[in-house]
Amino acid sequence: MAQQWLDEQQQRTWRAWLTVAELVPRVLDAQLQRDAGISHAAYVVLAMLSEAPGRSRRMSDLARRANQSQSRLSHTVARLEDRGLVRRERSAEDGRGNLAVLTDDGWDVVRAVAPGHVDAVRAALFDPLTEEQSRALGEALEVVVERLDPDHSLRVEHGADAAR
Amino acid sequence: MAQQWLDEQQQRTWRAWLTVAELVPRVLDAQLQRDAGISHAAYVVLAMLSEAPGRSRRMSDLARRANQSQSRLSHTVARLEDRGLVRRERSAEDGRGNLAVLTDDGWDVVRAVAPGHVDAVRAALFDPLTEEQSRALGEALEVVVERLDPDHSLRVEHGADAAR
DNA sequence: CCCAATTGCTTGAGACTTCAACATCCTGAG
DNA sequence: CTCAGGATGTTGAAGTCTCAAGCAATTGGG
Repeated sequence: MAQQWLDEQQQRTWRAWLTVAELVPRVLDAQLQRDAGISHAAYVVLAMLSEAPGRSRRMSDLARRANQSQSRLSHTVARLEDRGLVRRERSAEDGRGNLAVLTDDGWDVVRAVAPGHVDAVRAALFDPLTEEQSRALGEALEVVVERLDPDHSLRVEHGADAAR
Repeated sequence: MAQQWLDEQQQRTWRAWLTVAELVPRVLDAQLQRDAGISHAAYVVLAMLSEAPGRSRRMSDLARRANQSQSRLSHTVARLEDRGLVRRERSAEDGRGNLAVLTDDGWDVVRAVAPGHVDAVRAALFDPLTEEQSRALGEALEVVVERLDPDHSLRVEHGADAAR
């Protein structure tokens, strides 16, 4: 509860945060939509798969890494599956589990669009910053992540059902 | 287009950004939804109106300040109007213009929910940071804003139709 | 004065996200 | 072995955002 309001400096930071948090996704979505017809959330999923062993991951693992709820990921993957970029397989070890697998078409899309995406990220976020500012930004963000998600579990749903 | 990839430090910063950009809105939306049944985007609109002279602003002005496209703001205000928190008036000087006006009910909602919202913002973003980190974060974000939106006009639609 | 271009805003459709309910499979206590 | 409870995913509906199209008012060049 502490003090009631933000101080002057915090207010400026907060407004800048709101603006950047609104603008950056817009810029990236626009680039990805134009170049590959996919959303940023979908791109992150494809990118995570492209880095994974066997180009595949369990849905829950993928959801955690892509910062998406399981439900959202399920829909996202369903759309990617419709477009033939991803395929789903039931897990062998655990019959509940589902594996998302990047198809060859999906791989091609990632390869084709990644460089432009990286350029867009750099242009939007890193180019304006000095080395020192970039480092400081990273440090601050990592501290915040640590607070918001202490055990790096990002359990989005079913999470902490204490009060009820 | 310069180097192809992000360096090690930039990658970490970028991943932290993605996580924070996903988690912070989730936390704030949850708090506002619970306490007032409104989204964060809607809260920002109400807050902007509550600070405005006459508790009212032109739609386009409001859209700019709330970092929303005109279309999105139009939908947002329509929903707020349905709930009786905002009222719309045609502008006197410019017959095209529309004025969004905060109603008494809307004012009450802002008053009631603002303290808890500020607490949530502080808890999520500022509490984990030292004074110095907070200042550095603000500086970095402001530099990025300056790049993304040089003339502070945030013209979201009709924007820069050079390439076509 | 006149109308074509521009500005301000709204609308509807489609894409995406959230939320709650559900189905399925696994695990472990008895 | 059995079944209750937990874990993993999916689904459908409702809410929200984006995009393109459209309407109404204003402006400026002829």
